[in-house]
Amino acid sequence: MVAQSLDLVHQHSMVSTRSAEKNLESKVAVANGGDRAAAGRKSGELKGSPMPRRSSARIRALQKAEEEELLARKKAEEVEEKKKCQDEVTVVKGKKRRRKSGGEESVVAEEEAVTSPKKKPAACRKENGNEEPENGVSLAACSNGKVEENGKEESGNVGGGLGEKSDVLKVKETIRLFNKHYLQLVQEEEKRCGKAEAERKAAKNGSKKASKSKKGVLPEDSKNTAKRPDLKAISKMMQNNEILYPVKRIGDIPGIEVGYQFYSRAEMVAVGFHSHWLNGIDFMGQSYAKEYDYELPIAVAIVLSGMYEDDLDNAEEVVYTGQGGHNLTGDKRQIRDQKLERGNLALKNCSDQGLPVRVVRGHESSSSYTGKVYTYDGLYKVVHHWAEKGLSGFTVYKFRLKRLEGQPILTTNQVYFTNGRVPQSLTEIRGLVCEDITGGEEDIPIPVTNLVDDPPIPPTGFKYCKSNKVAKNVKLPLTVTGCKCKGICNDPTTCACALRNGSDFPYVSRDGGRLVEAKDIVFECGPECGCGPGCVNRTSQKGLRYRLEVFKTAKKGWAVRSWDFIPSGAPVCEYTGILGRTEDMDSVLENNYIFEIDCLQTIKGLGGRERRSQDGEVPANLLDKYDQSSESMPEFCIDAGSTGNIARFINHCCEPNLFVQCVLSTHHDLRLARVMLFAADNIPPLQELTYDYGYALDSVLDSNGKIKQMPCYCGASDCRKRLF
DNA sequence: CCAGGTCAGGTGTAT
DNA sequence: ACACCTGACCTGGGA
Repeated sequence: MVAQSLDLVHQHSMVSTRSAEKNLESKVAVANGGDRAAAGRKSGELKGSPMPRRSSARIRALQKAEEEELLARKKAEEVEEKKKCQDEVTVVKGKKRRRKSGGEESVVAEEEAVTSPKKKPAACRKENGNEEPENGVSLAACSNGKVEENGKEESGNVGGGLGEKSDVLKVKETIRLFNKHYLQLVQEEEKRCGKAEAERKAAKNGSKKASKSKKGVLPEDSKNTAKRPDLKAISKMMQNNEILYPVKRIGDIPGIEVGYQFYSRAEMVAVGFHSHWLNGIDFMGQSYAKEYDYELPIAVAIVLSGMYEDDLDNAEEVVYTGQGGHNLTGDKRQIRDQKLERGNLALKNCSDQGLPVRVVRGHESSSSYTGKVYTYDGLYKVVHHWAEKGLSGFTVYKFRLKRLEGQPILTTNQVYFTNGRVPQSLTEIRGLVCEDITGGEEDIPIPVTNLVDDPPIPPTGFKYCKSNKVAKNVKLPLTVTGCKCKGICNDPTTCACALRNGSDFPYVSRDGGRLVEAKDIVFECGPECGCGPGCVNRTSQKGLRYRLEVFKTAKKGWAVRSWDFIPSGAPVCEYTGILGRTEDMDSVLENNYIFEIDCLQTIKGLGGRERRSQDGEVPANLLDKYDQSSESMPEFCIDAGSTGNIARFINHCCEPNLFVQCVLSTHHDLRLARVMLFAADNIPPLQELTYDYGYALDSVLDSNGKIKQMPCYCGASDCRKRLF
């Protein structure tokens, strides 16, 4: 019990004394108990205190984050929102809330119409947060986190005032939007290619085996390969007016701090940081003559990617080769003289007029889905320029750039981006206290490190279990019949499982399966399906894919990070434990590892989460079989207190990089859906993995009906300061 | 198997 | 009309 309560502490990111926390916890548990008693009496009518438990409220917070984002986007005046906070609190307590997805949802106009009456939480959060005193703390925590020991939070959000936070969030949202378009376009391409394949098969009628090898069919269809979904995604964003900063700017871009890492050139375009996905030099042409008095063109941003043979990079000082005369192929050769025009002229003008240029460095890196990372290294000034004969004997223009002073220090890490300090073997791991906490259950071992405690101790008091254990009084529904596909499912028009998902597979095959966007519910193929284990529609069933590590933090107890890059939409892990009845769980005081399966409530719009997909996505007959009582609150939950997997170590964060997704595969009972955690963003190695526990502020009441509060120390730049 | 080669791809800018 | 050079696939040489 003692060990367990120690474990508990980390889960809620608490910093104060343990005994205090423990007290708090028990009170909360009591509140839960009271609530449950009410429900147990014969629920349906939802009396007693409103639902304090974790999962039911989980995504509310995300919703708030998104709404805040929306708000910030539409209006700058957040301050006046404060007053409305009270109303929101009432709304929350009245338990009728809408949820926003784990971040995959776009911030589109129509969304606003739906949620606009409830845009207050943004301000609500601020007010409740009591910024002044706590902000300092969180900043400190934040920079601590940035020192990589705790896994860094987000390269771009180091310190900063209020306005800056929302800028960081804007950037984050824009990148998420980009990723969403990207995955949707990947899906389109995969579909198209699959169709082309099928047609070719049909054309060849009998000879199936021939079509299996790509070579045999290539000459016919050049469209066999996917076409730059990244470029398509930014085109789409331009059409939709979703580029964050569509007008070029001189100097820093709000929300992009020095050290910020882009994972592709297209991401820079999406943000408006660099408006070409191809050009090295982004400059303002004559069209900017009305706004600026400078001699145009002027350069605003350049990308150093080692493409030019004559480049020289000494970190603080760079010699950049102008554009032109390049043979445009992979061998990086100059084949012509460069001229003082376009980008070259723009850099010269910057030099003459003393204007700063944003510098981005491209690096080879395994920590990116493209194998490349682009780091913003700050503002530089062009101190000198000249023309000379380059290595290949042609005239090249050279620009000596010097980094402006007063900017964050360039670390070697940023200049020569490597995998951080990811250990290559067990012997390299510092503070190792357990080689594999899974005890061999998972395909990939999960080491545990502890550089905080003295002596270092591993986590105790639980048993690792990679899949759910079903409590005695819970009966899993019968296995449903599956699809008739053979081998792998690839035709969404015939695969029964795809049809349940709204006539599409929820996943793309790329990178071993990525969820295109957060959905109310994902139907995967199951044991009765005709397809094999390699089917993309079994993405969440394939076990761990990334090398995870449990590590001890100074303030938040245990935490989890990955040594590998995790692309957005990739499955990270399931949340497992004992699958039991919510009412039984509540009798276990102080158990803080309970995850309610609130999928049904979400879909019905009754719980804390907001709908993710459009109406009609979930087959109506699926919802019919549940009676009123099961709607009012989650009937089942997962208790990872004594038995669980890696997910039980993942901390809460108000600005998380994972989101929760319910998945059905063997049966179709929403109340017993599996709970999966997916990457909401592209996650670089060693960044702590977090998801939003989703308590709504002021939704937790103690036994006297008074609002309970618990501080949050996640350290995110827009932390709500309270877990509930 | 990996390194190097190949080529399509979309926008801004100048002609 | 064209420069811009990335990203992902393809190919061929080495292990």
